[in-house]
This record gives sequence, structure tokens and C-alpha cells, in this order.
Amino acid sequence: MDAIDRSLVELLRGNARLSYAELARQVGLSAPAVHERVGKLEASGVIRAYRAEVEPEAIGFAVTALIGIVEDSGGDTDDVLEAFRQMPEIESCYFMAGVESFMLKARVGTIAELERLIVRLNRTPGVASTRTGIALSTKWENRPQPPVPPEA
Amino acid sequence: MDAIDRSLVELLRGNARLSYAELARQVGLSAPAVHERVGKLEASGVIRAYRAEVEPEAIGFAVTALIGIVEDSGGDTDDVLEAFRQMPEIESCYFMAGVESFMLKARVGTIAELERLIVRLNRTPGVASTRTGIALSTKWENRPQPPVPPEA
DNA sequence: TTTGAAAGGAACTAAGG
DNA sequence: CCTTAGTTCCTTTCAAA
Repeated sequence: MDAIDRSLVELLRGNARLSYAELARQVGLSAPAVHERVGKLEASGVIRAYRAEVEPEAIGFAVTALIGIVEDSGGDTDDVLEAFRQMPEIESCYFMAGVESFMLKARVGTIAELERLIVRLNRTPGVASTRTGIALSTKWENRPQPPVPPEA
Repeated sequence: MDAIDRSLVELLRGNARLSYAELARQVGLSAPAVHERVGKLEASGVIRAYRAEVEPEAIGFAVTALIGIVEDSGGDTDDVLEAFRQMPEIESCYFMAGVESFMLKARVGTIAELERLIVRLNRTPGVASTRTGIALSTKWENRPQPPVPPEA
């Protein structure tokens, strides 16, 4: 994980569809060298995935919600987590310090679906309570850091 | 935005680096047709970006925080937003219903940096108060919906 | 909008410094 | 860990339906 690796990561955070040839030009290496480095970044888990970022409304997710979860004192955190994993509406899941053990980001099509999701969450064993905030708009999401210029 | 477009979007949400040829195989069209469709999805804003999803710790972001922002009654929301936009630590920004106008997701290297970010946020004109929760771990993030099988 | 053809590039592998 | 070289495959454009 040297400076070139970091540049590659930031370049791919900015545009995951850059070709190896283009990445190679930007960092000043040959394409096979970049291919090798990116392969190692993927294999070591530094790069987890490449995803298209989509306007949620365009694919029928008009409603974005952030949901804080308080756990039962008796519950098993792993079971709660597994239950969340089964709910595809939950796009992101953070384990938090504080009273609320989890913070979830969920996307659904309608307020009615959000209601059903919240009911399901409150019924999940190990969940004591939920607190939901509704996002009126997403200003930006998963913005990369500005890439450090590779050399000089 | 027909069923094929939706399949293309979900396929690219799952793996943004799929080749046009591979996408074409999966949806049963020719590569040029897919090229054309994806180009239109990009141009129309349905696909906003292609991003590598990176293990934050690997690129020096050991600390993830979720920060709620209460605005001054007198402040201009656009100015506040613009100030947030200038802070690269703020990876995501949602405009919320409720007392807190914004919910921010920030990533920084250290708790000390988080402290500095919070001070900066509290000093930003238009910001009345902040409320910060610290994520101990990211269980998952930006998970795609399971893709609908293209045909049958 | 789609397909097929065709040129130009890129990916991937292998061999060598 | 890098480069050069070569083969295969993909991207991209265009004409035509």
C-alpha cells in the first residue's frame, strides 16, 4: 500500500470504470503493472466492490430513511445483525457507539413500505426500539477524497 | 427505463466493472445495444457515477461518524450546504425532515481529526448545533438490491 | 433501437530484467 | 516489482434494417 496504490484507489473511487491503460497513464506505470496492483488490492480486501451509483428515484426508491436501533439488553447482537442482513431495503449498516447500537440507511419505494419496514424492525428479536429520520434529498453520497497527484 | 434497463442498472450496481460484452450476454442483447443503453442511462442521470468501494481503514480512515446538524433560524441552507461541500471529509450529505436539517457521514483518520471537523462544523455560519455518533464498524454499505433475473 | 462488420484498443498472460 | 511483447477479446463507430 504505497503512494501509487493510494492513487489507484482514489482514481477508482472517482471512476470505477477507468481502464487499466488509463490508470497506467495516470500513475506512470505500464498497464500490466497496474493490473497486478489492482488485483492485489482486490484480493487483500482494500477494494471491496465496484458499484454504479444510481439515482434512487430512478429505480423506484423514492424514500430514504436513517434508522437508529436500540437493542434489548438480553439480545444477541449477531442475531440482530443477521436479521438486518436479510432485509434488502437496508443498504448500509453501521455498528455504533452510544445508546443506539446500529444506524441503518434504508431505501424503499413508498412511505407505506417504510412503515412496514419499521414494524418489521421493531418486531425483530433483540430490537428494543427504533428511531427513524426521513431524508428529503440526497445531496451527495460516497464522494471520494480528491486524489493526491501521483508524482509532481 | 424498461426491464432491460433495470437489469443493466442492477448488474452495474453489483459490479460496475462488467464489460459491455458481459452485460450484453446477461441481458440478451448485442454489445453495441448495451453500450447505447448504458450511455443513455449515464446521460439522463440515472447512473451518477461508478465507484470503487474501499475498506476505509485501508486508506487511513479509521473513524466514521454520523453527524446531525441543526440550522440557525436565520441561516441560508444553500450556504451551509456549500460549506459542507468544501469539507472533503464529508462523504455523504442528506437533507432531512425534522429538527436536524442535515445528516452527514464523515470519514477521518483519527479522533483528533474528528474533533477538528466538529469544531469547524459548529463554527460554520448557519449551523446552530451538531450531534455526533461514532461508528465502531461498518457492517456493509451501499449494498445493491438483488438483481431481478433478466428473462426466464 | 437494434444488429453485424471492422478497426482500433485494451486485457491478460508469459517471459525476462 | 517492473517492462515488453503477443494473443485474444472488447469497445466503439457506422451502415443498414
